[in-house]
Formats: sequence, C-alpha cells, structure tokens
Amino acid sequence: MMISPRPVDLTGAAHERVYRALRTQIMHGELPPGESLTLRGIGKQFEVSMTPAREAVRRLVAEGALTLSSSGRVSTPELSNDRIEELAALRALLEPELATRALPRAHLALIDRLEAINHGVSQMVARQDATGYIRMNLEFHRTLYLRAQAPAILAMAETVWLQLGPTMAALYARLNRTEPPHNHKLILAALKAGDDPGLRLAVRTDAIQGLRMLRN
Amino acid sequence: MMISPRPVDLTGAAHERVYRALRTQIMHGELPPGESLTLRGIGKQFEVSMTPAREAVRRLVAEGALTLSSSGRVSTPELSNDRIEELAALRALLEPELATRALPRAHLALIDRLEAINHGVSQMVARQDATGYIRMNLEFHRTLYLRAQAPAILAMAETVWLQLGPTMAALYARLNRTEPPHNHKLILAALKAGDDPGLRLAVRTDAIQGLRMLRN
DNA sequence: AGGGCCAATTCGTGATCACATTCGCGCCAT
DNA sequence: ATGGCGCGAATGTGATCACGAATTGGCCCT
Repeated sequence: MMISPRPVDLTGAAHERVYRALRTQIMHGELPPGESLTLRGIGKQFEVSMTPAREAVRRLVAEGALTLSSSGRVSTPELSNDRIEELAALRALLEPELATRALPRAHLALIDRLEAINHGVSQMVARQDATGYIRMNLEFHRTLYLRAQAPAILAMAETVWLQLGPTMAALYARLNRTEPPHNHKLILAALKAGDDPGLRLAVRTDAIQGLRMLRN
Repeated sequence: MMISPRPVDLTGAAHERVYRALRTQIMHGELPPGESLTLRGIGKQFEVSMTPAREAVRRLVAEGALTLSSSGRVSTPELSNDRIEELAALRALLEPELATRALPRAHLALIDRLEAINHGVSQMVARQDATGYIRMNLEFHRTLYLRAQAPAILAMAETVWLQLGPTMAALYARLNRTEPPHNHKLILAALKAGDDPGLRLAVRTDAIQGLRMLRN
C-alpha cells in the first residue's frame, strides 16, 4: 500500500481509534457472544494494517472484553453461569460504593439529567431495542458514578460492564421485557431524599437483576 | 536476524513470556514508581524484537500496571494520594468477599500452608526485604483467595495489587517496619474458628493498613 | 449416505523497515 | 553563570513480509 496520506492524529493513534470502536461495540452488546474476529478482518474494517488491530485486540483481551483461544484466535466471550454470577457480584460490590460516593455531590442538575436519561431508557424498552437499552442504561449509571470522583473504581465497574456486554444483549433480546426500569426510579428517589442506605440497596438490586434473567 | 531456531512454545508465545516477566516484576515492586521503559530496551532484555514487547506493554497498560504518556512513552505509575486511597478501598471491597467465599472451603491443609507462608512473611520482615515481603504477602492472600473459586473477582484483586506494586515497594522501603504481620494471625485465627465476620474484618484491616503508611 | 482424511486457505506471530515526533544534551548568546 | 535554542539520537507507530500452525471445505473411501 504505502499511501499513508494520514500523518498523525495526536490523540487519535490508529490503534486507539480501533480500540475505542471495538470497545463501544462490545460494551453496547452489538456483537453476539462467541463472535469470532480476525486481525486482518478488523484491519480491513478500519482501513489499517494488522498492527494497530493487534494492539487494540490485545488491550481488549486484557480487559476481559475478548477471549483468546489456545491458538490465538479471538472471539467475544461466552460466559458460564458461574462467571455471570461473579460479574453480577462485582457489580453489587462496586456500584453501591460508587453511588455512596456520588450521593453528597449529587445536586439537582445531575438528578434532572438522570431523569432525562431514564426517560430515554424507557423509550428503548418500549421500542424493544436491546442495544439502545444497554447504551442508555450504562449512560444512566455512568453519569451518576462520574460524580463519585473515583476513576479507579469506575474503571473497574466499566470493565465488568464490558465483560457482560455481549451476554447482556443476548439475554435482553431473548426475553422481550416491557417493564420500565423500576429500580432506576428508586435510585432517583433515594438521591432526592439523600437516603444513602436506600440508594445502596436500589443500586445493588438494579445491578443484580440482570442476574435473575439468567435463570432459565 | 532471521535465525528463528525457536519454532514455538505452544503456551509460550514470546509476548506472553515478556508479559509475565514484566507483570511479576511490577507486582513484586521490583521497579520503582516513575521508572520509564522503552520497547527496544524491553526487546533487548528478553531477546525479542519490538513487536512482542509492544504487545506485552499494551496489555500491562490496559491493566493499569503501566502508564502511557501523551507521546506514547511508558513508565511505572506514580500514584496520587487519591488514587492510593481508591485502590485501598477496592482491596477493602474485594478481598473480604473473596475471604468469605473461601471460608467454607478452607480445610486444615490450606491453613497449614498459609501458616507456612506467613512464616516466610515474617522472615522477609526481619530481613528488611521489601520485595520479598510483598511477594510473600501476595502469596498468602492469593493462596487463600484461590479457594474462593471466583476467578473473575480474584483477577480484579490482582489488578489492584499490580497497580499498587511499585508504590508499595517504595513505601515499605521508606519506613523500615519491624512488626510481624499481626493481621495475618487474625485472619488465620478467624479461619480456624470459622468466624466469617471476624475474617472479613481482619482481611479488610490488613488490606487497608497499607493506606495508613501513606500518611506522612 | 455418512464420516474421516488431506490439501488449500486462513490466521496469528514475530522481525524488520521507514517515518514523524519527541526527548536530551550541549552550545551560544546574554 | 544561566537560560533558551537547535540539532542529533532515541522512541513509538504503522506497514509489510515470511513462516508455521490451525481451520475449513471438499473429496474419497467405506
């Protein structure tokens, strides 16, 4: 090829761009569990060589977003029930902590924004849009947790979401739910009331209910 | 070069070997905070080209074991006080959970092994060997947590240890402690007694005490 | 008709190279 | 003596190639 008309984007290294795009796809559940990817395929999709694709994939494997077969092939993970339970337990551990830390900093403007996002969540539920639902749901949680000023803990929580992404989409698509997000309303009520125990419980319940859908 | 007399190790890809070696060095605190690494330097050290070195580094950056400057340079992280507090909070969240899960599976042989490891910890304290102390301390915790049968949670805990590695070594080296690990004895006592609340408290205290040494 | 075997294709791995950027160090001017 | 400037060395990035292993699909044998 050797065209290279693209000198550099300072923050936009090619591998970074590929990484972000794949990460978003995986976290939003746009890839089904067990989907297999190839370095050359990724490279062609993003118009780069294998090298940046390899680095992006390596990063995602390190985060648990992709699985590496013994021969080096990569695919989205197919989670066992035990692993799903573990990841749900991690959400139940991390997210109440983030909520508690965010609570004293949650002023009215934040709650308004959360309610707007929550409205979007309801729309996605009504529209039966699994990927849209996941995206809005994550935005709801992330918007709240960003106020916790705890980037290391938030990064851990996002890693868990990432690992759950493909499986969550498959689960949500399988059982077409019509319920609006009840727990989100509880979260908002507890935020308004400044009720920390209630907030922790609501967040914990919301995080764990994804696990209930596993019982089949 | 083009020698390549080394066909393949099935599990021993070069980048894997480099990754494991660097990871161990970082987790054991053999690299001081702020140490800068170069891809060519790593490659020369392990007798590989830049490619496997790059992949290993990319993985470690994704795990938070190394930091990436804006120009792509990598170095061991220099943690802020806030970040150390966050990581200590993560240990305080994750490790009691792992201990609780390990408790019903902790039979006598395991406790014996933990006591042997703990003896090794005391030796390292007496010897003022910071790296050796960290290594033994981690082995103590990992040996216990392996019984929890919770690989995802354990992986998260190890990621936290990894991020704390260089800083821990610097802290331990700075204040030469002579105390034997009191909290480890409490952990062992709670294990023997089957005392879950006591075990959780002892583990939590042990995890957090690394934070106390930050107050300077 | 079904299953196992072989070959062609596909794929990951690692090496090497070109290139732009960045870092570091010494020199010169003030 | 000191501070800024510039040039050379060093570094990360991405492309490409060679190679061996693994996968896949078709063909033949039973």
